[in-house]
Amino acid sequence: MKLASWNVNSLTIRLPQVLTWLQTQPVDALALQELKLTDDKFPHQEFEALGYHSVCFGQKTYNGVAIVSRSPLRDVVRNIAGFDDEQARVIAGTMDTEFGELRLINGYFVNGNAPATEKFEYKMRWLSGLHNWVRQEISLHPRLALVGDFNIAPEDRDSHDPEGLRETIHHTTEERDHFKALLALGLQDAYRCFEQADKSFSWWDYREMAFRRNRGLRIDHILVSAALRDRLKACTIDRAPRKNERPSDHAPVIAEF
DNA sequence: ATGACGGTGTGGCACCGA
Repeated sequence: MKLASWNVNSLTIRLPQVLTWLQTQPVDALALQELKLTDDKFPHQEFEALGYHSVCFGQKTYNGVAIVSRSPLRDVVRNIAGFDDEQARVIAGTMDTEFGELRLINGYFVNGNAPATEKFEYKMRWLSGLHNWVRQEISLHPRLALVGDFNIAPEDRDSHDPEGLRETIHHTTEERDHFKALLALGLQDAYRCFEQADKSFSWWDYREMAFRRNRGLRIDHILVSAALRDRLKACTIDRAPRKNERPSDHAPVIAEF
């Protein structure tokens, strides 16, 4: 069973790439972020033609998340329960797998702009709200995965320039403490459950040939509960779509169980 | 370096992302 997460930076622009990718990487579930479209524009039929169900939580221009899956999702929740949010950033659902029910939470975490800004404060509140809700979700669903664009580089090795970018956005102690707090709920960073190459990243700036120079960040993550960790066989980042013409700035992360 | 690139919505640019 394969599960993937991909920030596509506009599904309108990226749909052909996503469909092509699904045919070469036929994952069982794909969590998408930054759709930048409203629910009425979501291409359910195109995914259905490839044998996928889909649930969407979109909004105009910014944000927007969806889950595309081989088996239909039930108990779908949009946004964080108990946290009032104007922005469409979370969609969760339960799916059947060969090893039983899996609760999948897909998030497009707040960017936060820069420390000591209003957006950063929103990011901190959002992360606290997520933490409180995920704690409840884990108690209800032993097999749980929290995936998405976290907009946090958890450790120095997850950044191309940890010294130069110290305490800047994605690298602050506050953000990393929030990430650790999520792990403390009983989740593990699937990517770090395996030996990985140095300078493994999931996002590269469009500017200054950052991808070619591998100046990136690892900010897209798949966190798994203990029961799922027992089933986890591999976790990889697929850099191939970042080499496409007009790519997303993010690459998909894939976990195999 | 108030930069760069790319998407959206709008409108001849501004805003946002990371």
